[in-house]
Amino acid sequence: MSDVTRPARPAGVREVARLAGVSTQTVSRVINNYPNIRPETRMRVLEAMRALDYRVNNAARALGTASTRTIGVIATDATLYGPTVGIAALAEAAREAGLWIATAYADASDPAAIDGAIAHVLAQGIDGLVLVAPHARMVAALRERELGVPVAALHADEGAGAQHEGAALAAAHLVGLGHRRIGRLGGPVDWLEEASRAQGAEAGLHRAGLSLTHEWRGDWSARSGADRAAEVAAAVQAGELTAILAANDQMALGLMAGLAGSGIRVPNDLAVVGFDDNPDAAFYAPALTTVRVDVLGDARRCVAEVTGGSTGGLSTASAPARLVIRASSAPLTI
Amino acid sequence: MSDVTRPARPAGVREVARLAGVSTQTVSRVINNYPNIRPETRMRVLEAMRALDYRVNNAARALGTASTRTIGVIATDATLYGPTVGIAALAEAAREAGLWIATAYADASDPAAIDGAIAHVLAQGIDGLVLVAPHARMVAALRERELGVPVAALHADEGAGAQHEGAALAAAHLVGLGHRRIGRLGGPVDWLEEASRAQGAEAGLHRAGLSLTHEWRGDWSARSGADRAAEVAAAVQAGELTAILAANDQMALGLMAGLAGSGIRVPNDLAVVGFDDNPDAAFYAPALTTVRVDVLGDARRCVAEVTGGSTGGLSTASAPARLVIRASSAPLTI
DNA sequence: ATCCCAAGTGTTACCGGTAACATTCGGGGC
DNA sequence: GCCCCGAATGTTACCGGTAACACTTGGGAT
Repeated sequence: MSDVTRPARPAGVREVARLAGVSTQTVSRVINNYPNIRPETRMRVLEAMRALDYRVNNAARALGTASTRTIGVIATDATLYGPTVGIAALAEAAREAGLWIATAYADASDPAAIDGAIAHVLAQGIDGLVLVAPHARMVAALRERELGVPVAALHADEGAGAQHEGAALAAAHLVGLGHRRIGRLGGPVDWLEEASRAQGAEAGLHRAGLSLTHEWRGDWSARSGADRAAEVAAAVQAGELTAILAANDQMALGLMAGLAGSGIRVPNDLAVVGFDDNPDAAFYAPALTTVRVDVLGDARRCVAEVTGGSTGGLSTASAPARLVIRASSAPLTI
Repeated sequence: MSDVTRPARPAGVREVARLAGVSTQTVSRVINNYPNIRPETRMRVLEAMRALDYRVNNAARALGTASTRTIGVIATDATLYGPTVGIAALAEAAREAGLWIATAYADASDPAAIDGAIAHVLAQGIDGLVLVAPHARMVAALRERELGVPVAALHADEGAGAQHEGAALAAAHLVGLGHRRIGRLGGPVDWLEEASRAQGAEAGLHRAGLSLTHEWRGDWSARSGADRAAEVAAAVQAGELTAILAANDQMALGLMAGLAGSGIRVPNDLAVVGFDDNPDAAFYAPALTTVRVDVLGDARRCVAEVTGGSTGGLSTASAPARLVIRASSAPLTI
């Protein structure tokens, strides 16, 4: 009667157990690679699993074990290059540690969306939570609320770490080229990455007895860089500025595009240094000098942090930030 | 003894029910917004939930209902612009439909990783599966394997649809500018998007009685575009080529960067059109003429497709592809 | 007054794994 | 031969929601 192409609920441990002639517990042991299973029994179970196209049901497993081997990732603004790379790096770092990530996207400016995203990942029964590209406020708010899981933030090495170091490196590079009037095109003030990069830049200049002559602010987008071009051009023409540190490559791109119309030549009239080493940066015109940081290293550290430091032997040391010198930065021409 | 800051397992429906003086079923009804609950009862339950910081456990819910209101997303190559935007659009489309996405990243060239990713999202108890930026092979393989859930692919509108239409639009634009010797810089042949864009370009030219004079192939990256620059320059210098359609903006960027060294001027000697309308494209030098497609619309259609078309009244009609004309394309100069 | 019905609420079993504990069995030491 | 032990496997209850069904109640229709 009703057996017309039965929808056939997927097979569970019980079906597998029956087919293999063992108990469900034994099936469970095979699934989880427990010792003390006779090889022959293991084989029979594996065969039954294959025959029934068995797949574990994570929901059931999570219910029993209270662990999902998954870490939640909350990302704000998934269309920017930085966050995107961060998510990919976290996914890779998690994979290395035998974990998965559950990502929720939320507009950083919408508290309700953020709450929803957090509720969502928490409802998954995650073992830890990592924030990508977060606002300083957000991290604080989350750390304070007792969520019951460890919380970490990617690139949140305030005052030190790879981002800070990289920005200092970029500043030192410009100083080494003879520049003394150096400005900065920063990202949104409330982003942790911006804080690290800003502090790093200041620190790098400070070591040479300098400080920033100008500071502009963008929103990470190329457009926001272009929007500052007129002001930057004016400063250059006034002889007040010979080099600029952009907080990311895309703003540097926009800035250079905006400058092209105003007769300012990069790098002759203005040296430009970006940040991120976006894969496109080598093909900007001129090719952009920029800073590459070890995002994967940072991601590994975050994963280790939220999983209680059990890195399984994996090193969580980040490679040092590296300056990638291209055509957009040149020695000061008198 | 052992009550030193008890770890305190999170509260469940039972605790909430006890505190509110109702049954667990009533709590469940409140959680799921069922009708026929006295407002006062609802309030009591909500208050208890708040007091206990209650959070639903999706694992338990999924176990009972066999539905997670989550769709799985398998993404290959999460660092490219196209896939990234696709994932973000799917997340948004899912959100609109009251769903979430579970994303798994896998290297497209590693079958084991793909299998793992699929197993992972299936283990989550997803209601549907969407592939982003997939190879044609992969979609076929997945459709054929009976996974028990509907499968869709973003941008898989082979032979028609927005991608096809957009590419045709770009071709028509070049033809309209007087170009007759038009080449193409394509993406990897086995990508569905490449197929759509390639077919669209051919179709657009065909309508004018033309066909491609050259076809180069890249891997979507700017570098791969730059790597073809020498050959493209030779074709231009030989008078065999006056315009080129790039399969994405980043390859167009690389191509233009590579051409800069060989004395070919864009758009005077060669008109270049990209695809995607990457937010950076307006700031390339020269600003890139490109095609914008409604990725969100496509994402909505995928979500509707895998959830049985129940769009909840949301239209799944995509906005038509749009040509964005900038400085990289100019009329043919005799 | 009686019946009926819908609104509002409670009871019970179950989803599919797994932890904890129980059990069987074969062999080595005495 | 007896005891003990570890290897291999089975039994049972439970994780936290929810579907299915049962049950009260109060008021309107008759």
